[in-house]
Amino acid sequence: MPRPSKEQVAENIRNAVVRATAAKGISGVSMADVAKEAKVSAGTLYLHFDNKTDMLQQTYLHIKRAFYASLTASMTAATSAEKIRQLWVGMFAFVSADPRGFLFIDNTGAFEILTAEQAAEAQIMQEDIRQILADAISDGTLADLPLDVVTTLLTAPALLMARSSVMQDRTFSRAELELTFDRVWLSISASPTNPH
Amino acid sequence: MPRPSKEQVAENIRNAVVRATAAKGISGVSMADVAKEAKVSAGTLYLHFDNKTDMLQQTYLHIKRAFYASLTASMTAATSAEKIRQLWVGMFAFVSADPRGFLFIDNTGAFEILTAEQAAEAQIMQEDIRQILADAISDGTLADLPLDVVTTLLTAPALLMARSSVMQDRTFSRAELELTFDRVWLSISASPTNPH
DNA sequence: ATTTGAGTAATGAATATTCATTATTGATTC
DNA sequence: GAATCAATAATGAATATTCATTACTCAAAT
Repeated sequence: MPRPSKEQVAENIRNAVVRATAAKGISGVSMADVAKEAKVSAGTLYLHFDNKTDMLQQTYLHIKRAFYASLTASMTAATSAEKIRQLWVGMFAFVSADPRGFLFIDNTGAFEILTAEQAAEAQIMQEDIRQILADAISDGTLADLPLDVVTTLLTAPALLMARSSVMQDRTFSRAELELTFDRVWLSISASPTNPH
Repeated sequence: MPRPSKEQVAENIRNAVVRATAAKGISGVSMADVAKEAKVSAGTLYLHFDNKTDMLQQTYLHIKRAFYASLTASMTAATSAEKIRQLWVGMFAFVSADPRGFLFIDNTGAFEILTAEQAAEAQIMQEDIRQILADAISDGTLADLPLDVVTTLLTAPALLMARSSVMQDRTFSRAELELTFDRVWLSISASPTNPH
């Protein structure tokens, strides 16, 4: 049986970081916690990451990039309404595939663990999404709300669903996602009609 | 009973560094070794030094400065011969007072533990002494020997005596020092007569 | 004289990290 | 196929460092 590849080991560790951090918190998690969760020795963590901070940073960035990729996976839409719908679909695809990862980046975002360079990268990803929402407000698709409010309304259900996924090990049907999106759409659209 | 002053604690630690390093070597000594020798906790070491390297550096520099001060304590001599004699007296005063410290700086000198800035300071101290010896060669007091040879001839007895002091817990009489200096003087002077 | 409380220092358990040793894999040789 | 060996990765004991807690001192208040 061949050894797991270096990337497989790294992924195992990243998943362990996410799980251990969920249990202990970003401030409370130790290298020993992660090593135990990953079923490797603590010394092995240092073969993959420079130090504890690097491990947390790289894990965050890896998941953030995957999240962003999911959000923008097929951004082929022409109208703002359809773009926002695709964002929503992409977001929930990610939440379904990696609810723990989603919670990790959400919880970790409030802590300043990133270097300036890394923070700039995360900011650029964020700006793309905000631009789509800002355009939708400008062109009259969305109601004239502050961007942060719109973001909250779109994201909050994802957060709740991710938590349900993890705590109760449940998944959401396509119908549930559609219904939820419809209700959210009512809350953010300039003219509250069904987007499809 | 008042607490020992911060300087007293620092000195205790420095002495412990010297003793522990004599036993384990500069590469082999650990913080736990030093803490045990000093009869303090390992955490206490970090109240006085930034880290292990800093502790070694500061200890080295402290002893080196004391050594230099001893060498140049009363540099009032007019002639080169008398200057060299005063160096010798100062060196042995130091060896008598702190044989372990002398061995520590001698042993540690070969390891590159100093920062560039600290090394420059040590170099300046060294240069002063070398200048006195170079002057003595120039003015015909000393034989025309390479400086390093002169330094070795002057220093080697001190090294041996420091070792005897520590290993056999013995001290050297003034007569022994005088006799030794007379023999060394014969080996380095331009005209081998007694300097006094 | 006694008590109180603030400030400082020391501790040692916990945590981060290192590194000599061990384990494993795959390529090569027989 | 078995044996050997070099390269690589993982281990876990040892070591460096941190930090919450405890201990201690001394000045001020009573």
